[in-house]
Amino acid sequence: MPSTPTPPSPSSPSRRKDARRNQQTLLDAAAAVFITSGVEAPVRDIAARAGVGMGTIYRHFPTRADLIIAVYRHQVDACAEAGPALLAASPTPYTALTEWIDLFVDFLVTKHGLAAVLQADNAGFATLHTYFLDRLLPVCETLLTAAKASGEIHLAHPAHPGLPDHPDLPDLTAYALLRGVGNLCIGADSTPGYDARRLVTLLIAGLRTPPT
Amino acid sequence: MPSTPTPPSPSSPSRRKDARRNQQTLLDAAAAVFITSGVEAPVRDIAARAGVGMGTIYRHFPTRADLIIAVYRHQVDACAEAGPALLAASPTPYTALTEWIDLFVDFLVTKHGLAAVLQADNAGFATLHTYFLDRLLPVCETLLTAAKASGEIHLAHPAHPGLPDHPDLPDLTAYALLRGVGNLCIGADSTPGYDARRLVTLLIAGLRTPPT
Amino acid sequence: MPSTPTPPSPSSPSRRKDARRNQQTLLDAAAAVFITSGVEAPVRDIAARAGVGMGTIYRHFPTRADLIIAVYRHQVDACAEAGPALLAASPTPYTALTEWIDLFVDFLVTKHGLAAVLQADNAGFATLHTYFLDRLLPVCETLLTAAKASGEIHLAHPAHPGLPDHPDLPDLTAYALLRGVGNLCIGADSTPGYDARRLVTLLIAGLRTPPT
Amino acid sequence: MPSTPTPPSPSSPSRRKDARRNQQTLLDAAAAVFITSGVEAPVRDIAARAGVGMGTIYRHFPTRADLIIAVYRHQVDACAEAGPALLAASPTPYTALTEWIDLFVDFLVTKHGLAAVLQADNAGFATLHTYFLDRLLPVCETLLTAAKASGEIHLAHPAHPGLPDHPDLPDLTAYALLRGVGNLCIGADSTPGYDARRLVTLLIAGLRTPPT
DNA sequence: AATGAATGAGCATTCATTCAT
DNA sequence: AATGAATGAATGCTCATTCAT
Repeated sequence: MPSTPTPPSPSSPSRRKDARRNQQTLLDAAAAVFITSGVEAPVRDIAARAGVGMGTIYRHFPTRADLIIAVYRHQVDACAEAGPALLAASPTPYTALTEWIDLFVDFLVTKHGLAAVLQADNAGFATLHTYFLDRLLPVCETLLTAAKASGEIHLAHPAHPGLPDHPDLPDLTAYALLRGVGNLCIGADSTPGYDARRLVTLLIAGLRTPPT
Repeated sequence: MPSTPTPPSPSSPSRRKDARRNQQTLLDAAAAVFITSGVEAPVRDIAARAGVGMGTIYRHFPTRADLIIAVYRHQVDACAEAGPALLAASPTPYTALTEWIDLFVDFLVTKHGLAAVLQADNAGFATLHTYFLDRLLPVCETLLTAAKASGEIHLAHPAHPGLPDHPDLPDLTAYALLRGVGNLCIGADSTPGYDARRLVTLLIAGLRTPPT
Repeated sequence: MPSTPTPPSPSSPSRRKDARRNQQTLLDAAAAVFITSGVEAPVRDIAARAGVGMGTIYRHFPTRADLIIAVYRHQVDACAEAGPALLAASPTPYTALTEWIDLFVDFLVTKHGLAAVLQADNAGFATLHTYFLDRLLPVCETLLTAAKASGEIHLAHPAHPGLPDHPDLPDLTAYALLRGVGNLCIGADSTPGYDARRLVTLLIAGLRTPPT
Repeated sequence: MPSTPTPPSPSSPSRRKDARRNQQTLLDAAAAVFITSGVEAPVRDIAARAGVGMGTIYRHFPTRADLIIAVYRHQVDACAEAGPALLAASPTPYTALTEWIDLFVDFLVTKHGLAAVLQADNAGFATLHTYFLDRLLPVCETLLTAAKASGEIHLAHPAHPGLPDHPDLPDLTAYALLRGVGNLCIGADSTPGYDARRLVTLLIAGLRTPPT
């Protein structure tokens, strides 16, 4: 059921200039409301904030996921594009990985409730989920592979290093890692005393230890 | 609206034995429904399953959090008590820590939706949150301290190891660690391809690496 | 998805007397609103008229169809039960059929919009549709069969009597007849100059003519 | 809100030939959508199908009824004109009546949802209603009168033939008959097991029976 | 003239929570 | 003490219709 209408791009040269302006108003309002009330804020609230009718939101963004994507698209894209750049510029692949994950955390931690919604199995957010994966999974995979190739990290850690039976476990997938990092970011902005970034660092550091 | 009535304890020697039985029926029903529909299942469903009215549930457990706590109290307690035991029995504090965390993960992963609700900033779950922390935080602290004392782990990892300014960062708190582990468990039962335990292992492994 | 809760019967001796009274209030209000605004009136209106919350209606009648059925059950039942009685009391089966159909028309014509909704393929009214058919179809079949057996009517009329090829057409079904009568009643109460009953009489009279 | 602008006639020699073409495009699109989604299809769908804006439709056809009329005008006219022709060509007036009714049924049955909308007391369709009546009522009247004059049918059937008081009932009006036939056609295309034409035949056959 | 963006009333539906019985 | 009926706020979503561009 997702987005039959044209995928709205605030920068696309649509015919009406007021529509473009409106589009932007919408994105701004949504961004603001997302910060206050999280990405699950009622459509009505966003519409009110933007000073438009609800229908307008539905017109531009048939699904809540579409709206969220539109709001954060630039930042997700920037994050995705930073991957190769970091790989090229960093002294080692592992450093690049570290810094890229840090970028990802930066992004998630500042978006109230986004991390939480990314892991929800809620069908309505399927598009959002897909978008994130489509953009970031390949990047993460590349970095992971490079870091593994350079010998800096290991991806075959068993879940129970102590147990006797823990041989050839398949490599940790980029998906699992991204998901883990995402999970670690849940509630990061609203939980005093919880530093998601630090834990993520630890998680990545864990990749350095040789499999037991 | 926080629980004014006496926190109900199914094991307390209350006056009437049929009341205790009723209480137990409630807990059994709730446990069953939690498995099926998660801990956020409608009150009505739980009441129906128990064969009682909703009012009865509210009488015994004014808050959903109270109910959840009651349902899992034994297991949380067991987990808490396992801490010192493991510390005494394990070859090294780090091993104890590892195993204890594993116990915690075991617990969370098998409780549909519990991990998700633990991190929710939802006010209604404050009691639940508090209970977990009250019971598990001291244990985790002990294990962490012991493992640090034995020199097996480091707790002063900076969030940004690469950056020049990362000296005397305060030790990672038990709270942050517990929260992180909890977060990693979110969606573990409903997300194919996501192995929470493995990531937790990695996280703990990260503690072994010396601070950069 | 229809009616998981107990099929509400206003006369059933449910525990609470106020609930029974309320149930009746609901039925009265619904009946009144149905007359004014038709059976598709907004749930809110009915609730307002009854002086209760909308939830109360949903509790008693999960589906609009359930409500309609409850409102008219007695009358439908009466109509169904009249069939055999008429057959026994009338001089000939055809007379019985005529009178029974008349009863059916009586019923439909006085229920604003009911006839229209009966033919709607709207999924939400499936229960209603089924209820009518379950109750009335057998009765109609009996009467039809009896009248055919008595030689008073013919059920094998072709649609196009003039056309050369119109031999052994299957008998007109009770379903088709009931549906036709129902259709004829659509708008009967709101269309001045339209006398549904008279047309129904004509339709039934048509059964008397021998197949061409 | 009834159509203030000139009732658009696609065949009128309007100034610009492209405007006429546009008009036709609209009608074609509407016809197509009516078949798919019925005559109550969303305006937007029709506009989309025609490749024009919704405003254009509203400009040409202020009311949905206007659009429907325009779409089916030719066919309604053809039906109306067939009346006298049949009367002239058929062996008897009754035959003509039968065949004409058949034409009318043909028309309605193939127009998804049109029959249903014709009887709706919905104010918005008043124009449509009027148009049908204006065109077809005189024709029907002529046929009815002729068939009555020829002695083939009777129009003074009482609604309750059995009752003792059923003498000088006014003749059945052409309006009532047309309405009845229209009603019988409701749902004809979407109801398996319901043969509208057969019932209409029966209804007309009923006119042959002498008044009781 | 055409466009299609914006509007917002209107409706269904769910559930936590209260409280009369 | 238990029951479960009642409440109604909250929210999503659809379209007919208007009107600025």
